[in-house]
Amino acid sequence: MTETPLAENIANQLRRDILRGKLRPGAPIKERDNAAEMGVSRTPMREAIRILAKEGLVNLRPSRSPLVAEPSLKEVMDAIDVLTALEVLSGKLACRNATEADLEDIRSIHAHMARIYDDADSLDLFEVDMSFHRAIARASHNALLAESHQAYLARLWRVRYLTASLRHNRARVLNQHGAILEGLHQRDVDKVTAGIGLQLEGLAQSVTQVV
Amino acid sequence: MTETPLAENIANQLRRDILRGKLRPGAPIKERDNAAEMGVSRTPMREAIRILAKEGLVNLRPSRSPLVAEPSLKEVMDAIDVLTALEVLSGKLACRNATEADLEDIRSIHAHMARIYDDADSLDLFEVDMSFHRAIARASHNALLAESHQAYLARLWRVRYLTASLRHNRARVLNQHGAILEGLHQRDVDKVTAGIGLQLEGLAQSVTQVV
DNA sequence: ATTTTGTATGTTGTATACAAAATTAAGGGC
DNA sequence: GCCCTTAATTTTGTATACAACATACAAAAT
Repeated sequence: MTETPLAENIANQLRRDILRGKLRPGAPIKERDNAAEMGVSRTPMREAIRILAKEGLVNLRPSRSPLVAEPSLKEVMDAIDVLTALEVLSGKLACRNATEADLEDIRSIHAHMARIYDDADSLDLFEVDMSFHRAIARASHNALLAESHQAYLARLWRVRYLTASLRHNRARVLNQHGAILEGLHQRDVDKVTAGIGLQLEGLAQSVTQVV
Repeated sequence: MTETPLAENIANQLRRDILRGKLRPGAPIKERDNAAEMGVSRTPMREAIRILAKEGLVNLRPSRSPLVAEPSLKEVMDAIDVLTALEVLSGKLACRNATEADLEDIRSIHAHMARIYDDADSLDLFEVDMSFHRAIARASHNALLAESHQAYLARLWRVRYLTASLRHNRARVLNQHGAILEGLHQRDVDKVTAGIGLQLEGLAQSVTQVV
């Protein structure tokens, strides 16, 4: 999993540029230009692009410039299906394996989110929401699962970001987080998985409105 | 997803070498040596190694030689958990989305396996078994799911290969394939997911014996 | 006018050269 | 003999140079 640091940094930068919309979906990423712009050579830039390609944020075409991915509605829905399966599994395993420290971690994220939820800008709130879900995946104590889960979260970053600005979703999300947290505390698998399912169903619904 | 052809070829070659045991788990992969051996330069070899790293067959360490992965028992079990979730989802979706052609495809693979199952060598049989499961994932008509599923299958290739030689497993596997196929035909989600669950439980059990 | 082909340009693919880091080996002190 | 320090070697990280391929445009032929 560890990568060479420079390529990793470039990948992080590129990822931000893509997700924040500086690089638009469908736009070509020219190695030389982008490398020059960041003051590095093509080699690490190539590696960075490959990293993002594996994450699904970039599409590679042989001998042609890679393109920023523009997922179709179906692709987004498909990704949500997979993410749901992964997160439900996370929830199940977390009920079994989560330590008290894990729960405390999740709880504090939830508290933080509740504290800022009505006046934070959507980006900040969104970051916190992401970390809540990642914390659950971590609490499964299955590193592979956490990694795959995170990959799908990243893939859905952009649509999630777009839907996060739908203000009426906020209260619902927060309530569901509370229910999930409660379920984890009681080690109640059904409650947790139900909460996760509902939440991602909500995401799917929001997506159809935004796209 | 498309990669530059040379790197892809090298990755395929390397993957075979790893899975067949020519490159032992824990062994370092030196870019220069391996590249020279295959008659290519370091650059595409590096890319190939990165590809395998994303598949989990190779572990990258900054500024040190990459190592052929040697997954612990826990890691294998974790991977099986995730694979199960992905394959169960595949089964569910396949019940809904599989076309008649998809089912025919799966059926013919099953028939082929039944035909060769008592005298084929374990490697051939194993390849067929893999393709059966991949066909189910494809029948879900969720490309991302199929891709992730395949990635986890690849990650488990080696242990699966080792357990495939346990001859007493063969009949059980074949029967379960039959049950899954029947369930798909009847669009019976419970039957399919139960079959898949059983099968992968069996794998988990075999693994504990082999490792 | 349309299609085809040739050429020019730009971009990726591969190889190699150089720099930095890590490993190994050697040497000196205890 | 053992350990620490240090030099030599090996190996990866990065940059750059060159080759192959693709695209765009222009000119010529149908």
